[in-house]
Amino acid sequence: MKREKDHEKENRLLESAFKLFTEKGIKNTSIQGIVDESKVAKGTFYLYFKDKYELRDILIEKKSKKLFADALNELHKNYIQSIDDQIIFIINYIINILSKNILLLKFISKNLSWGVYSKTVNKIYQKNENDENSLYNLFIKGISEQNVKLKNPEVTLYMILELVSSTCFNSILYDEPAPIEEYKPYLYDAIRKLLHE
Amino acid sequence: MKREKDHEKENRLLESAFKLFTEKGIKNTSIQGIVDESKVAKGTFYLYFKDKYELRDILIEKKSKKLFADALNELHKNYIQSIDDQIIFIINYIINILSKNILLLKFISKNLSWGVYSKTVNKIYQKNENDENSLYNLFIKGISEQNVKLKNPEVTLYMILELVSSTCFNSILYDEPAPIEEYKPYLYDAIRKLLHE
DNA sequence: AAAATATATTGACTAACAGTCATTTTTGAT
DNA sequence: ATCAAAAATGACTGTTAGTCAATATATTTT
Repeated sequence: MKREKDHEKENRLLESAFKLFTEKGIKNTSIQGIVDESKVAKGTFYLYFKDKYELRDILIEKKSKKLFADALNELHKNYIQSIDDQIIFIINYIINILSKNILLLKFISKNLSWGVYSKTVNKIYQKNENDENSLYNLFIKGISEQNVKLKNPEVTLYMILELVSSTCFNSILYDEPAPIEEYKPYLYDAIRKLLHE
Repeated sequence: MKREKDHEKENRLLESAFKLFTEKGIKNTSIQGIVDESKVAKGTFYLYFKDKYELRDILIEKKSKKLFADALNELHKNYIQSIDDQIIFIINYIINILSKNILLLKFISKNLSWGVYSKTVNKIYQKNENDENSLYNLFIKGISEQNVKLKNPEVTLYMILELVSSTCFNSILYDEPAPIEEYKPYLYDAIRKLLHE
């Protein structure tokens, strides 16, 4: 039987690229630079990626997925009753991680376009996967089980996620519309408003 | 006296670039291609723009500003009393324009990153300019004059704008979270919730 | 365990491109 | 008409992306 592929070179390329992208930006990072850092040949790059931009998108997806997976994992260690509080717990967790990892935050916010973002969100959400514990199922189940009455829970959830991601980046990086610790209560307030008629 | 600079070549470069960007994407558009289309020399490009990406950002800002200016202009032709309805009027106007101009919408959504976006929003907003009729002043004045009581109107306004832009693009282009006409009532509902305690 | 086949990796090569700058053209003031 | 400042030019150079024939490694067959 064929040995399981270990993606060793592919992973080295991903991590070298992340290092260079965060250090000097995507525009100033050449593919030659990435393969040198990874100690592989130029041609190997093109076995795994179409170009620099596909690699960028894969990196953003990978790093974002990990953020949400960690948050979800942490949520399950705590017993939190209401769906409002569960959602806020996850958002709060991610804000704290990103605040401590500005390089990652800058990388995502500088390079993520809306086109790629919507695909990424769907993958994080895992809307169409039958994992009971996907972010999507957790929230939709929570909303339907609890005394939350919404005309369209799915749309509400979507709006909350979008509101959070588009405002928190600026709040952490540029203190707009307010420094993150000051902004948090307004944000959590808004989330509660959206979750109730 | 020196004749007013007419920016003729600069404008030709901007419009040629927009044409090529929307036709074949930024990655497949070369600077040589842009200057050929504009009938100017290569060097001229660098008199006006640092590189392809600065040109892209200027284009996005210009096109977005025009959208909001048109919307504001249209708003003033109507008498609309409440601030809720004014905000919804403007958003509705912009959604309608973008729905009819998918090329422009795709260009903005594919190429606008959060980093650039926050700067663009501030310029559209005109937060720090003393134009009575800037979007910012219109809303802040409206909110304070009417019976809208908000802990922090500025933050609320910011959240509304971010919520709208991040969700409408996907709704128009990909029917996510719902086709735009179906999504509109949920969005306007959310805006009203955010505007009231 | 040697040969045969399939798969992964290499890096020298080419065509395309970004960005520069010495030269030329245009403009507007005198 | 003369001149100086500003705008525009495009040939040139160094860099880079992406290709592909050649080579190395792994797997299967005999």
